[in-house]
Amino acid sequence: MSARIVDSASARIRERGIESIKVAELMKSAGLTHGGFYFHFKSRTDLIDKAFARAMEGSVDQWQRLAEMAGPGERLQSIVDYYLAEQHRKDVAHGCALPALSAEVSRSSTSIRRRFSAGLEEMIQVLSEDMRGSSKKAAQRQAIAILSEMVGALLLARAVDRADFSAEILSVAREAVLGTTPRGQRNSQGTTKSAAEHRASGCERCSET
Amino acid sequence: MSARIVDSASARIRERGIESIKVAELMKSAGLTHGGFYFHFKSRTDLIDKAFARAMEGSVDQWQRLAEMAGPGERLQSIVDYYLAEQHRKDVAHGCALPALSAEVSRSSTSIRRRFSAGLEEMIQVLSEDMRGSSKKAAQRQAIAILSEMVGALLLARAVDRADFSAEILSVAREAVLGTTPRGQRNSQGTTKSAAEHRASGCERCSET
DNA sequence: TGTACATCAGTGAACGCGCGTTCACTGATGTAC
DNA sequence: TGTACATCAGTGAACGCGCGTTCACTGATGTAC
Repeated sequence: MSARIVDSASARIRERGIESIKVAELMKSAGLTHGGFYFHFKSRTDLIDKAFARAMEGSVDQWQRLAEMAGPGERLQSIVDYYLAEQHRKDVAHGCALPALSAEVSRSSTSIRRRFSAGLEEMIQVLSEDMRGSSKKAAQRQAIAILSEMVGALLLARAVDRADFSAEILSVAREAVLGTTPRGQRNSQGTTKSAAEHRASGCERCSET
Repeated sequence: MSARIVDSASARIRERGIESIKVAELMKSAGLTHGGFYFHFKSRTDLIDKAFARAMEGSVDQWQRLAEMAGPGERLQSIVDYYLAEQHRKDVAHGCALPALSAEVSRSSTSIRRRFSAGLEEMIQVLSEDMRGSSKKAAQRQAIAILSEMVGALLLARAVDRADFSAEILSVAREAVLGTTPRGQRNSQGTTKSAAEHRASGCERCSET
């Protein structure tokens, strides 16, 4: 039960921000009354720490799963396909913690910032294992550049108020990260485009909320 | 006086988030009592809209000033020197609204999202005028890629808990955006490095809060 | 197999505090005549 | 030049509500003997 509350809170903070956590509301959504909250957690801050940790864990795990599923040399492609997709843009609650929470992290407790940094370093590590750079350091730097591009693009794509603008930002970032890829001529799987991928590629005629 | 309150609020939301605005506290910091607030603004939300608008205006203006000060062909360099610097990383309150507020914008009112999008488009426009791309569209796409990289890098550099890690992220992003620039061999002005630039370039021996 | 007691996982009322908003009031400055 | 009145730019007390936290109490399940 305690794990269920943490899971629910970890989705909530990504979707609505760390300060959006309300004890009573959270307990109600778990089918409980608020009084019992303090049986599971020391305080609201204690829960927030755990929820944040879970959100970072989930993001790193997802990242590692994608890397492992793809063979070496295809990790970047696999991660980018997930990361810079309309699906991920829309599902903030279950998506990567980096674009959703970084700004708040920079004003949070040292325990949260420490956890954030550790998770970020793991992601860089996973990505850099796929880079053919002259040295390990060079590979890491390449990974940092790619990660920054992806985080920035997803962040902006989510904030913007028009779906075609969002799609264009994601499309540009995919191109920038994977190398020059003329739009509408290839896709990641070598298969036909799905409707979602079509929209994601920035077709101006298709505009939605 | 009303303008002073908006300025102060626009710095505050960048530094501590939109929801950090407290009517009484804000008025006190302007040397007034909270009762008079409603003489200047319809409501707290009204002030927030105006403070956000000011923050976006300020960011776009700064961007344009840097572009105009530099000659054509040197705009990118000029903007990057400002954007990806330790100074900008630290001074969130007077810095670009994009990394500070994008995550919150994505859950804000349509009026705020509209203003955000308009400002973002202006920035892309200014940057794209300096790109030598085959077409206007290509130049814009290049500008979007560069902006995403810069926003993502600054965001991560601020969230991380070690100064040397921050510096490395900024250094990597500068390199990625300006083309391959071996560290410690050149700087933007062709002059000797300042202490700030030295730190910014990621020297592991210099670590600070 | 039954009895007594402890622990677990809650319930729901109450408390206190922060904060947005309202409101009656005030002193200074402008305007009409 | 003086008088009356309106408007501006506030003050500070009070109200109401949301929300984190506390607390006395409860029923179910486990354990000792």
